[in-house]
This record gives sequence, C-alpha cells and structure tokens, in this order.
Amino acid sequence: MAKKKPDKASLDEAAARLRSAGLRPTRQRVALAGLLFGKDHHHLTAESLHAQAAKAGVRVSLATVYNTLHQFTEAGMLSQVVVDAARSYFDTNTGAHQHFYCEDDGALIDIPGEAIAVAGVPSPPKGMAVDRVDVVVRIKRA
Amino acid sequence: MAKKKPDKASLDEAAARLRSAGLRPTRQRVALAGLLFGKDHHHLTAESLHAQAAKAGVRVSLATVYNTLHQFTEAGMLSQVVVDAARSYFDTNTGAHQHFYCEDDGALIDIPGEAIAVAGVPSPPKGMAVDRVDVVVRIKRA
DNA sequence: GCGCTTCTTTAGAATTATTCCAAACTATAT
DNA sequence: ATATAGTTTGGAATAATTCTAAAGAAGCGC
Repeated sequence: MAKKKPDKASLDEAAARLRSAGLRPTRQRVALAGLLFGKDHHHLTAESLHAQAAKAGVRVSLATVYNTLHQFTEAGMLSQVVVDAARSYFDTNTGAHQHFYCEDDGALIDIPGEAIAVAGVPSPPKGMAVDRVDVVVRIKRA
Repeated sequence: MAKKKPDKASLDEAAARLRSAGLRPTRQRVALAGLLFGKDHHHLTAESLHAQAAKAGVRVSLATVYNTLHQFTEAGMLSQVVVDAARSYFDTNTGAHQHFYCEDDGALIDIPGEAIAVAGVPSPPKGMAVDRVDVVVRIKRA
C-alpha cells in the first residue's frame, strides 16, 4: 500500500515552520504543509491540493485550502505563478526561477533561475519598485 | 461635445480588415474594431470595452464583446496579456513587447520589444515548440 | 486543567469573470 | 429576393474564488 500521510517528523517540522511564520499550527495547516513541503518541489492548484488532502485522509474544506495557500504565499513559503487567466497555480519552489507553460495541457515545467537572463528592463515609473520579473515561455505541441 | 463614434473612414478600414481576417464585418464587429484600432495602442478588458461601447452609443452584448475579443485575438489583431489570475487583459499592440504590471492598481504599461532581451531559454521538451516568451515586470509602490 | 480570548475552520451563500444556449437576426451568395 | 450559413443576444449556466456567520481549536494566565 502507498504511504498516505507524511511521517511524524516532517509534521513536527512543519509545525515549527508555521510557528516561525506567525501562523498557529492547526491540524489543517500542519497537514497541508506536510503535503506541500514533504516532497520535491512541485506545482499545484487549490483544487488539486484539496483533492490530494482528501486522498491522504485529511479533512479540510476548500475554503481553508484557499486561505492556507494565500497565507503560505504571504509568508513566503509558496509563490504564485500566473500563466493562465482561468486558474491560479502555486509553486513550492520560492527561489528565483521561471517556467515553461504548455498551452495544450496546462502543465508547468520549471526553468532553473540561473538558466535565464533578462537584460534591459527599463527603470519603473517614479515611486515604483520592481517586485519581481516573471518569464513565461509558452510552448505548444509542434 | 466629445466625439463619440469613430469617423466613417476608419470604420470602412475596419470592415476591410475584418474581411481579410475572414470575419464578416457585422455592425458590432466593425464598431468594436473602430473603438479598438482607431486610436493609439492600449490595454483593455472585456468589461472596459463593453462600457466604452455603451458610452459611444454602440449597442453590443457582453457576450459578443467576449466573442469578438477572442476572434480578434485568434486573427492576430489583438494579443492577450496574462498578468493577473482574476481578469483577462487584451492589448491592441500585437508586436513583440513586454509589460510592467502594477500590483497596486492593476495598471499595465508597455515595455518596447527591443528594450528587453531574454537569454538562456532552454529548449523545450521533445515535440514542443516555443510559442512566445512573456516577460512581466511586477512593480509596486516603493 | 479551567476558563477566556482570539484566531481558525467550515458549510454554504455570494461574487466575479466568462461561457453556453437556443432563438432571433443579418451578411452574402445565388 | 431567397436561402443559407454565420452572428448576436439575453439570460441561464459554470467555474474559480471569496465572504459570512457560527462552531471549533489554540494559547495564555491562573
């Protein structure tokens, strides 16, 4: 049988992480953090995480999944990837990197941050500061 | 009083454009094309174009605005800019260029195509071809 | 541990953007 | 003019996300 829940150690670690981000380590937040950070970096949507939680036997409402994703993003534990007007993707990799976005099936593929160089960004309007530079390489079946 | 509708000449030109794109020059398409291409390049949403049409005295349903925006995009007369998961922006400038996106107020500002250079894009997975590379420079009030 | 206060969760309603639908129209070719 | 195929439209339908008010847990002081 497949292991469903993350092990206790990683859950404890998740709780600690939450605490230091100023978030109470509630059952649902700890469980979601376990699902999110217990494995390799990956991409997800609110719906997909909600489904994954259900499969792992964690009871969480979809509203809480949305809340949690936003709180984690706010806390810098996740980053949001905007590639499609229809749905919001999140990425457990918060480091500087970019994405391929497959327009046929909606898949996201990481491009390591050091691979791509963007030169010539003009200085932003007065009073504004650059928050970050996103590069999306849109690909299609040839 | 402010001029509300585009002049006849530009409407005729719009009709010709539509015809060569394989679209019947209907009253609503011609009117929307007049609003879109009769002036400098700009950014818009379905809602904003619908409102603008209403103000210009053109009767068009919102559904038709959506249809038309997609058809024009398909025909290469408009391009879609994805910067915010919440709404779809369109751009009358279909040339290669990029954008500043102001996260505070949702404003889009063009960055000329020749300004920015993106180097190091890895080759896409087998069987895939790069459709285009979008760069969004997210800015905030400093 | 007990009670209190504050933060969280939740089900379901509400919102928002967008698409779908079937009926009424209209451009175009004949 | 007519017929035909492509369009428009209001309103219903969807989909993703947010809001709300009430019930449930955490954390703190005693």
